[in-house]
Amino acid sequence: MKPENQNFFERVYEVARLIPYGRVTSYGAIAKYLGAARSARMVGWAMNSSGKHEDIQAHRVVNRKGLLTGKHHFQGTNLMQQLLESEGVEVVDNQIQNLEKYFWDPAKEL
DNA sequence: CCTGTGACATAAG
DNA sequence: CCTTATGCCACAG
Repeated sequence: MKPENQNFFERVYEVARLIPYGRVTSYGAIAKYLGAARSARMVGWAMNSSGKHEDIQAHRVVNRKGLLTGKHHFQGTNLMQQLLESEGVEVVDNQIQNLEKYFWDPAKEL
């Protein structure tokens, strides 16, 4: 069979696309789902290359605290927050409120 | 092969 | 909760 997406990056992108509307997840959760729980940093780095993958919902991926750490990599300053709020996620000071309520764990849901 | 790097995570103080 | 330090690991050059 074809190697499909053995590339770590490709896997990250795929999971990112699977994030449901109005939900968020953490880099560590994705990394864990990919079998590389200690490669959470790679997940974020992979997103950095997501420029070729426009379908990726990078704004739904945050760090463990629910903090929009990657928002600095977005176009605007508050674009990421706007997108999340638009989906019904309460975001204050670049941090998601009631994170547990919106959190979506791929390893758990999938 | 070796070095640098990075949108994190965890531990320690 | 804060800051600081360390680990971690896949990829680029």
